Amino acid sequence: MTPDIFQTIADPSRREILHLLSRETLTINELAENFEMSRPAVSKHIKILSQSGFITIRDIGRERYCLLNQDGFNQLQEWIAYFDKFWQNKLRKLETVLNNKSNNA
Amino acid sequence: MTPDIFQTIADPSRREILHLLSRETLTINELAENFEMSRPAVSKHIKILSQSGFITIRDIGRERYCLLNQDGFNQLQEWIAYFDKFWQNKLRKLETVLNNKSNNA
DNA sequence: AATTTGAGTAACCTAAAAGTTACATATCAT
DNA sequence: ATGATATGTAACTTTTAGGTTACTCAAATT
Repeated sequence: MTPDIFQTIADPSRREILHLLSRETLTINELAENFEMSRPAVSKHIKILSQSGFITIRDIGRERYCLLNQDGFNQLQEWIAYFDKFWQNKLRKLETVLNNKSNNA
Repeated sequence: MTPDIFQTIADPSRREILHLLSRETLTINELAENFEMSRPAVSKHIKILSQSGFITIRDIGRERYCLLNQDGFNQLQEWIAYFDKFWQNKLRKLETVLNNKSNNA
């Protein structure tokens, strides 16, 4: 079952992984060096990030290179876009009110 | 301790609450009517949403009206903006490569 | 003043998430 | 072939998140 994107980025370690991968492509072991936790724990996080579309894995020999995948971020953007409309609409309504005020003055 | 915004939106019920509030302002009890869970459970979610800046509460008598607050959404936008830069940068680099190719042709 | 209503809190329970260790597997180097 | 390295998986433990019920308090209603 593919994990939900909100759940995926709720974990600080996973967000840190994304941050590290924004600087450079890294293997699982290289990633693990940046954390206190064990390598299998990192491995699990990678799986979740991969399944929910935040990273892509490129196998080269016995190594797995992790790189950012835009899909996950786009899904998140879509969610926020809905609420962006809400705020824009609110602003528009406010402007209408202000316009009516000046018209009636 | 104020909860982190990612943790806050990780819960489906809380996202549903935000969705409901994008349509109309509701009191805690009115919100609770939309869910299977008990009112105290909803009350807890409201507290978390409020503390992390996704909603604002306006007390009127014994009722508490919940409305969306842009702060939480903005924080989320900021996080995504960092990675947006990553993708834009990647695109820019790709363009540079393509330009060099045509120059050398 | 007594009752009802809206809501917060405390104590507790349960389920799920995140971590661990131990083991398995495949690739690389010698 | 043998040993070392990179990684995945399984079984287990611990922590934490989300839910419940019971209780309290304050505002509205009668």
